[in-house]
This record gives sequence, C-alpha cells and structure tokens, in this order.
Amino acid sequence: MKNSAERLDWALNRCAESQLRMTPVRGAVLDFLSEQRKPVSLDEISQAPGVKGQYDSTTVYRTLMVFKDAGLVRNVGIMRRTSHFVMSVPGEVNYFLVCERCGSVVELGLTSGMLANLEHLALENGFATEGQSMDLHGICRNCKSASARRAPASKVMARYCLV
Amino acid sequence: MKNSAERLDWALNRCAESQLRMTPVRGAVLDFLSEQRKPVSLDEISQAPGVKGQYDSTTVYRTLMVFKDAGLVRNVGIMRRTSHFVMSVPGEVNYFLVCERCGSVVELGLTSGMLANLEHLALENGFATEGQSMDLHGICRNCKSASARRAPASKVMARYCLV
DNA sequence: ATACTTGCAAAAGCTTTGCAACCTT
DNA sequence: AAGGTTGCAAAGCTTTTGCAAGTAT
Repeated sequence: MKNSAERLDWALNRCAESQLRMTPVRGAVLDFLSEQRKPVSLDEISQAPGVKGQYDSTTVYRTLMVFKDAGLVRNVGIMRRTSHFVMSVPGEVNYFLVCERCGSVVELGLTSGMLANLEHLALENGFATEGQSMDLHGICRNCKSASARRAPASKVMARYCLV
Repeated sequence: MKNSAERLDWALNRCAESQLRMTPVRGAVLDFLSEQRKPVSLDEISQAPGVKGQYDSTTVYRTLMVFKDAGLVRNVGIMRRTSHFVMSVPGEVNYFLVCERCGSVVELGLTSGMLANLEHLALENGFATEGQSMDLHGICRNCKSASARRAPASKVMARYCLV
C-alpha cells in the first residue's frame, strides 16, 4: 500500500482529471481519507480534525458522493446503518473482515494466490474485478465470547440483540 | 445445499430448541425463507405469498430479529439501505457476489480449498469462522458497460449516481 | 394463568433533495 | 461572468420502540 502522501497525490490528480473543482472541503476530506487505511464512516469524516466545525456535514456527504462518482472513493457497505468510505487507490486491495455484532474491522491479508482465485471466480460470474472491495462478515473473538455468556432465548426477547 | 424441506425442518427444530413459540407469522416466514437460496430483503419477505396481507410488517421485522438472535437467520448487509436475510443452515456457506450499483446478487461458488484458506485467514485475525457469510462487492457486467457510457464528471453532478 | 407475541402508531437515525447565496475557473 | 459548490432546512425511508390486546403453552 502506498503511503499517505502518495495516495493524496493520486487523489488530487484524479480530481483534476475529472475536472472537479478543488475546494477547501474537498481538500480536507481528501487529506483525511488519504491517511485512513480502513473504511471510515461519514460521521467520522465529518468529525475529523480538519473538517469538524469547518464544514457542513451535508456538504461532506455530497463531497463523498462526488468522489464516489469520480471513482476516488468507494462506498463500502460495512455496517448496515451507516456508509463507510475508503480511498480507492489503484493497486491497493481493500479486503476486510468485519464483525457482524460490534462492527470492528480488520484488514484481511490475502495471499496473491487467493486474490487471483477470487478475481477469477468473480470474473467467471460476470463481475468486474478492478477496484472491488470485499468484506467477510463474521463474529469477532470478543463478541463470540460475549455470546457464549448470552442469556437464554426467552430472555433475549427483551432486547433482541445482546452484544 | 439441503433442499427446502430439510432446511425448514432444521429451522423448526432450532426454534423448538430455542424455546421460541411457533406462531403463524413465524411459520410463514420460515416457509418462505427455507425456499430462498439468496438473501431476501425485509420487504420481499413481507410481500411473500403466505405473508402479504396476513401479517403486519413490523411483526415480520420482529420475527426476523428473533430468528437472528436465535441463530436461524443471518442479517446480511448486501445493500446499503435495506437488510437482507438468509437462513443460516449449518454446512451451507453463503458467499455472494453483489453489485455495488444495481444490487444484483450471485452466489459465489468457492472451491473447498479457497474456503479453507479464507476460514484459516479469518481465524488468524481473531474471527469465528462458523456461520459466516461473505459478500464480495464489485460492479457487474451490466453496470460496467453502463458506466462506460457514462456522462463526463461535470454532468454527473446532476444526479450523483448514474446507473 | 403466565409470559410471550402481534398490530398500529409513532419515534429515530441516516440519507437525499431544494434552493438561494457563494466561490472556483 | 458562468457554472459548479456550499449551507441550512426539510423531506424520505428503513429501522426501532411503546403499549395495550391477543395467543401459545
């Protein structure tokens, strides 16, 4: 994976190519995203140091949509309720393991062999392979042990979801 | 993968084990789910033949939550906006390829070797491997060719998302 | 009879859109 | 100057919750 500066550089170039005007918000969002290695939520971006208090969250949202359409970021469906975004730098693969219960995210280190296999499989099924992201949903160790201590089904009704 | 009857049978047993009362809605939802091979949305379930018009959608929702907590179904985050559910039958692996644009879903036929590799990798990262589901997000062939005809960025602004 | 379930209505929470004012090119 | 951008406010939607009435055990 490239370093932050390289990623930012790429993004800036990409913006220019797409003829997107460079504005303060966009710059700030790109700055923040270039430093992130995992998908971040819209809210996290709005709360980021250079963004919080400076710009309206609706604007941040629209900024992300523009970036998404220009192919700069990918909107990853990691959690059910909230959108997460990752910078979509060529050559970087974003494969994550996400916990279905607590939402924790871990980067998945796929071997190049597995990667090739997956891409081949995807292609076979009529999917484009470039710029894709994958998330493997499971239950992380913490939540796993928490559920072992889970109350019986009759009690579970009370909250529907014990984490 | 087991046939529908076997899946239903398993689900019914699982319900009994979890001491969930068997009611008409629950039966209807289980009937429907046992026949589905891909994740279905809450809405699709509510619109299913034996369910539509018979039961309140809030009830269907709560039914699914109960099933989820009892481990009968898995709430798959396939689309950003809507929840999808799959019956979580032991021994069945639910790995899907989903299009980021149109939401189409294709079952991913992983070889047992790849499956083992993935599970091993997940385990290494502190994730439980049983009952997991995976979705590989990409762009399907249709959407891919659609985007090739996409308007330039300046025009894209008008809609934010051309499919 | 007891405790879990259901329906209907309403609250929440995040995502999207409208529009007039503002700022890059 | 022209057309893309931003803020603020409001609309949209799916998901959640409250409660009293209904029902499986």
